[in-house]
Order: sequence, then C-alpha cells, then structure tokens
Amino acid sequence: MSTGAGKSAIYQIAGLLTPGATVVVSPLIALQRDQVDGLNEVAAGGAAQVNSSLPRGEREEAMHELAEGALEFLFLAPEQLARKDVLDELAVADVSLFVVDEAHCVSEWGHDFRPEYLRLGAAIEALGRPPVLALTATAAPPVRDEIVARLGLRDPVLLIRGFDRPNLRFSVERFHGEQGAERKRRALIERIRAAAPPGIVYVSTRREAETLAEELCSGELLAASYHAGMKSAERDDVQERFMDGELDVVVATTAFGMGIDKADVRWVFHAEVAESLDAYYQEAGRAGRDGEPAEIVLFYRSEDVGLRRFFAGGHLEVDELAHVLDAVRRGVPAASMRTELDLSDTKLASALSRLEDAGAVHVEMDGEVSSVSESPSAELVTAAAEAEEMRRSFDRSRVDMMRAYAETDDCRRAFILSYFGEPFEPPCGYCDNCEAGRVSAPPADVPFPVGARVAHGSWGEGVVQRYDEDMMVVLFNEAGYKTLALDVVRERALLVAV
DNA sequence: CGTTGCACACATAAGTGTGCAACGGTGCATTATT
Repeated sequence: MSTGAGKSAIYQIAGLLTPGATVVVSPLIALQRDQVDGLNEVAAGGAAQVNSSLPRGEREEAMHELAEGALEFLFLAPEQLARKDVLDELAVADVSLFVVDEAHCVSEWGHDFRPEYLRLGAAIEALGRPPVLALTATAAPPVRDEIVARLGLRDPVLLIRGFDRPNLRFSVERFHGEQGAERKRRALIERIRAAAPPGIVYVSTRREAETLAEELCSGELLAASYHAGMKSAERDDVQERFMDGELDVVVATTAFGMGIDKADVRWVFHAEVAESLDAYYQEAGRAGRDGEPAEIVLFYRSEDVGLRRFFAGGHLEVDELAHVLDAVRRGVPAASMRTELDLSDTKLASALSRLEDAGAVHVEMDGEVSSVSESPSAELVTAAAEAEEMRRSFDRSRVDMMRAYAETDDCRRAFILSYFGEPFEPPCGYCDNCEAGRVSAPPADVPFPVGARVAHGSWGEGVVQRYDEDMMVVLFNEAGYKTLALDVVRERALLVAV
C-alpha cells in the first residue's frame, strides 16, 4: 500500500483493539521516535521505544511498564531482539500483536546489511507466535514471498492496494556517447533550475551529493545535501528545513527516504539508476503525495548501471567463506570474529547468511554461531558459494529490470505496475512514451497469459510478468527476472505451463 | 563496472597525457575518548 495511505493506522487500530501489548519492529530510531510521539499525543494507551539512543532509566521504565501491562505499543529495531534480556521480557509479557513496519527491509537488508532482519521469524517463534502484521509500501512478488517465508507466516492474508500514482508523470532522459556524463549532468542541473520547488535529487555517491548541492547553491536555489556520512545533527537539520519548506532542493543518497512524509514535493529526479525498480518506485513515490501533478525523471546512461551491479552484491570470495566457516568451527565467538578475520560487518554478515543457507552453520537469536554439519568444509564452502552466486544473479536480475525500465519504449506506468504484479492497461497517457505515441499494442497472440506459472529447463519455475513487443519477461523463483525472445520461446518450446 | 585521484613521464614552462590502484550505499549497537 503506498505511503500516506494509512498503514500506520492499520496497526494502531489493530493494536488498540487487541487486548495485550503490540510490538512494532521499525528500522530507524527516528521513525520509532516519530511514532511514539504521535501516539502519545493522542494518548492511545501508552507508547514507548527501546533502543540505544535512550538513557538507561527510560529504557528500564519502558520494560517495566510492559511487564505491568501498562504499555499498548512498544517500538524497537530488530537488533534489540538479539538481546536475551529484551526477548525474555517480551516472552513473559502479553504480546498480542507483532508488527513489522517497512517489511521490505527483511528482503532488502536481511541478507547482508542488517542480518537481524532474517531472525525476526525466530523471534516471533520465541514469543509464542502472536498474530503478525507486516506492512510495506513497496514489495514486488519475490519480496512479498520472502517476507512471508522469513517471518514464518502460515497461511497469511495478503492485501495489496493501490500501487498506481496517477498524478506522477514518468519520463527518462537518455544520454550516450561522447561526453555523455557531462551532458547528462548539465541537463540535470538545467532541469532542476527550471522545475518548481521543492524537489529531491537522488545521486549514487556521497561525494556527488555534496558537489551537486554546492553547485546548485551558486544560483538562486536553496539546496542541501543529505547522506549517511554527515553528522546526525546536520542530517536532522537538513531534513527539518526541507520539511518546513525552507529548502528548494535536497541532493541525497538512498539514506534520504523513510520517514520523509512531505506532501508537496513537486518532483523527484534520479541522476543515476536505482538498484531495483522497487527502490526506484519508492524513491520516486515521495513526490506528489498531495495528489497534485509531480514530475519523475530518470537521467540515464547505460554506464551508470555498473555501480549498481557493484552494490548489488556478489563480492564474496570462496576463501572468505572458507575462513569464516573455519572460524565458526574453531569456536571463535561472534563478537571477535570480525576483527580476527579482518572482514567488514557486511561481508561477515553475508558470509554467515550464505553458510546458513548452505546448512553449514546456525546463527542464534543473539548472533552466536555454531557449526551444524559434519560434512567436509570444502563441500559446505562450495554450497555456500553457490548460494552466493544465486543471490548475486537474483540481485543482478533486479538491476537488469531497472535498466529495462530505462530503455523501454512502452508505457512506463504499465511497466512499473506489471513489475509489482498489478494489472494495468496501457497507454496511461501520462508518461514520456505514451505522450510521444511510441507505445505499441501488446502482442495479441501470446503463448502464456500474464501471471501464468511456467517452467524452464535450467531456470526452474517462474511467473510470466509482462510482454514487450517481441520479448517476454518471466520472474523465476530462483534465477530472478529473465527476458526471453518470443519466437525462440515458441520455436524451441523453452517454457511449459505448470 | 566505471570513475577518480595520484604518481610519474615528458620536458624545460606550465601544464598535459598515461597507467593503475582504490573506491563506491543503506543503520543498528557498543565502546572509548573529549
């Protein structure tokens, strides 16, 4: 359900109607704070947060109130559930509803960046399986499936509402050849200067966020940059001034996003592709929440896809997996593993995830790791390397879909909505391709309807996503998004109905 | 995977050109130091 459509109200009302406490897992401390402040303002039965930003006294008070049954809502990040004391207190409290807000984080962050997201299922189990409510504004079918699987939801009710944002006008500006990078940058700056503020520019590096913001300031515009390398006071200041209408433009990395609920953002421009359409649509969706027209423009060069490929994972070497497995088998405690192996947090986290996928190790709720297989190390490392390769090819297939969006001549809205599994009959009449009359009718005679389950000889089972002239896109459960030529599919009978 | 920054060559003034290694995003929590 799109942001601003009332997702918070769903868990707030459900939380009040159920008799016990409601635990809300939320990815950012800033979001937790906003929610707690909001709930306490309307005196909805008491709300508190538990995280590292709190003085110990406040933390203890919150846990005490929870034990007394005096708290209706408790907000925390998944990392808190790795603490035994927190989990124990929750287990004896009367938790009647477990909410996972921004649930796409399970799939987007769990595999490498914030591994505790993958342990939420175990936490739910430890709490005696209260009813679970997972909410997100962005979840393509594979992300939905993963949320269901990782949270261990049994027979869940899936509600999918309103992905379309009719007031957003989608377009892509393409650049290639000589001086493409400079021409793209100049075009972006001109477009920013000509656009009605306020707006957001997404760039892919911190450096560019700063240099572009500075350059924009040399004109009439009030611009500021926003990225995770800035001091938190500075970040808060930029966000606040943007929300209060004191800034025309924020030039930001992906750090700028969740919790930005400003109704009158008139445009969102991307200086580079995002790493998936999921991320792109969520970032773009921050424009036009007031329902008034807003411009969504992607400034595209095919070379920019390279950086997204890099971020899309797949830099784990076989010997790194072997070292981590060796450390686990030697009984190195989780806390000292990072320094002992000299690996970054994210590398260690993804190595452990892959080893766990391969059945080599088990990661406990508190992050302790144990070896759970008697098989020879070499075999397990190979299996983990295969898991890594699958992850990588899946992530890259998402990057490929982003590229396909940038390069399509079809209706952009139809492309996006079909990616999210929502039927839409093009033309939308409100994207660059529709306006230019480029949109062709979908092929009349297709081998399988959209949404049909099919199987491929080496990629396994998948679902037909969309048709684009003489091509078709299939989302395979394991291999990800693949684009196939229709005549080859027909001639060689590449796909069979399942 | 593509860009960038740095060392160095070139060649005799002040810069340009080349080659190569390093770098690039998202946040929680915890700890040590002002």
